[in-house]
Amino acid sequence: MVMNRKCILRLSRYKNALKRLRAMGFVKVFSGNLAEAAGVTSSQVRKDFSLFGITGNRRGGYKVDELVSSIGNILGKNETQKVVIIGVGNIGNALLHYKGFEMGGIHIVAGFDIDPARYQRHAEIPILPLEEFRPFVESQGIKVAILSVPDVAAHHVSEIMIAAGIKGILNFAPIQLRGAGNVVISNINLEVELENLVYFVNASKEKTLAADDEDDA
Amino acid sequence: MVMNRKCILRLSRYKNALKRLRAMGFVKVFSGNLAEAAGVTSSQVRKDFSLFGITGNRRGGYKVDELVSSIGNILGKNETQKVVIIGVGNIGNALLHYKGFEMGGIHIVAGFDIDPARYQRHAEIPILPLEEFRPFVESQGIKVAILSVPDVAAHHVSEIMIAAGIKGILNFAPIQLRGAGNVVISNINLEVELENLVYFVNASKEKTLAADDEDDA
DNA sequence: AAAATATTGTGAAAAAAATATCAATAAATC
DNA sequence: GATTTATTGATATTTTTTTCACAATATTTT
Repeated sequence: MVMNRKCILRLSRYKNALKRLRAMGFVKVFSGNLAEAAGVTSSQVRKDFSLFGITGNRRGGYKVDELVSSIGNILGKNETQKVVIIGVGNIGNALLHYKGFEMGGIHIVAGFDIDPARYQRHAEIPILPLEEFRPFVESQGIKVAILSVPDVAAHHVSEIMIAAGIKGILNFAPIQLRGAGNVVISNINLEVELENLVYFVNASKEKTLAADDEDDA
Repeated sequence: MVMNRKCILRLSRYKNALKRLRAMGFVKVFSGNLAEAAGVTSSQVRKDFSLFGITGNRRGGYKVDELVSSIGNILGKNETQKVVIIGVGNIGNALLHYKGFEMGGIHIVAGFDIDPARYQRHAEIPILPLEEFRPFVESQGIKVAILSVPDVAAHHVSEIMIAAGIKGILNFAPIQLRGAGNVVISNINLEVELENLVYFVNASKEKTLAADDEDDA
C-alpha cells in the first residue's frame, strides 16, 4: 500500500475541511466538493480514499460524519495529544495561545525558555525554565514539541529535546533539522515561504506564469 | 526548462542555508555540504543548479559568494520587498515583529485589523484600520500580504486583498485559499502540520516507520 | 610532470505522484 | 418500474520528480 507523507498530509487537510463543512451544516459531500475545499482534484480525493479503504456510495457521495470518523481512525485514535513549546519568544508565544490547535485534538500544555523574564509558573499554560523540560515531558509522557528558538540555538536545543524523549518536532527555526532515528521533524521556514511567494509574484508580473498552488513546503 | 515551484522553493532554501554557511566563515561548499544543510541529496542540488545554469568547479565545489548572488539573481532582483499583514491577532502580531524576514530582504511595513483596540497608528510598524488597506497598498505599490485572520473571515478578506491589487498571499488561516487569475497563494496550515506530525509519531511508535522529512507541504 | 582522486554536470533510468478513463452502480427522473 | 444521469472506485496512462551512473575535469599527491 502506497501511503506516503504527502498523502497523509492531505488526509489531515480533508479532515480539517470536513469539520468545517460539517459545522456549516453539510451532511453529505461529493469528492468534488471536498477537493475544492482542500485544494486538490476530485480524482486525488478518491484515490487517497481508495488507498485507505474509505468508501462512499456510487452516485451518493460520502457522509460527512462517517468520513470524519474514518479519517480520524486512520490519523490517530481521535484522542487529545499533549504538546509543549520550547522558545517562548515572538512566534512561540503566539503558538502558545493559538486557539486553532484544539479543534484538531491538540493541547498545548506548557512552554519552556531560558530567559527568566519569561517564566510564568502559575499561568494557565505555564512557562517554565528549560531545565525542567526533561522531567516535565518524561512525567507527562509528551512525545511532540514545537521548537521556536533563534536559529543559532536550534540545533543544540533539538538535541536536548530528543535526549528527553521527544519523538516529533515542529521546527520554526530557519534551519533545516533532519530527523534522526525514529524522530520525525517538520520544518516550517517562514522566511523561505515568504521569499518564495515574492519570487512567484515577481515572476508572474513579467510573464503571467501560472504557478500551481502547493504548500508547506 | 523544467522549473517548477518545488524547485524554486529549494533554491530559496539553498540561499538561506548558504547565507548561514557564509556567516560561519565558509568560502567554498560542495553539493554535499549544501545538501545536508538544506535537507536534500547532493544529486538534487546539482540537478537544480544545472537547471538554472549555475555552475561550480569540477573537483572544486562552489564559491559561496557567487552562489548566493547567482541564486539571488534568479530568485528576485535582490531588492527589498515591502509586505503587509492583515489580521494582527495572535499570529499576525508575532509575524509583525518577526526579525527573520529582514535577512531575506523582506520588510513588514504595516498591519491592518478591524478591531479598533489594536490600532497603533504611530508605532514603528503601524497597525491601521482595514479600511485604509486599499489606499495604503495602492500608494505604496505593495504586492504581497500575509493573511492571519480567523478562518470565518479568511475568504472574505482575501477578496478584499485581491481587489486592492495584492498578487501574493501567505495564508495562515486554516482554510485552503486557491489562487485565481495571477494571484499566487501559499497556505500554511498550522493545525494540519501539527496533526500530521502527531500521526507520524504515533505511527512510528507502532512499527518504526521511517518517515522521510519533507515540509510545507 | 604524471598519476591518483574527488567532485561536478548531465543524460538516462527509476520511482513516485497526479490525472484521465471508464465500467459499475446508486439515485433521480420519467 | 424502466430509463437516464451522476458519481464512485479502480485501473491505466501520463507527467513529474528523484535518483543513479559515469564521463569530464579540476585539484592534490607522488
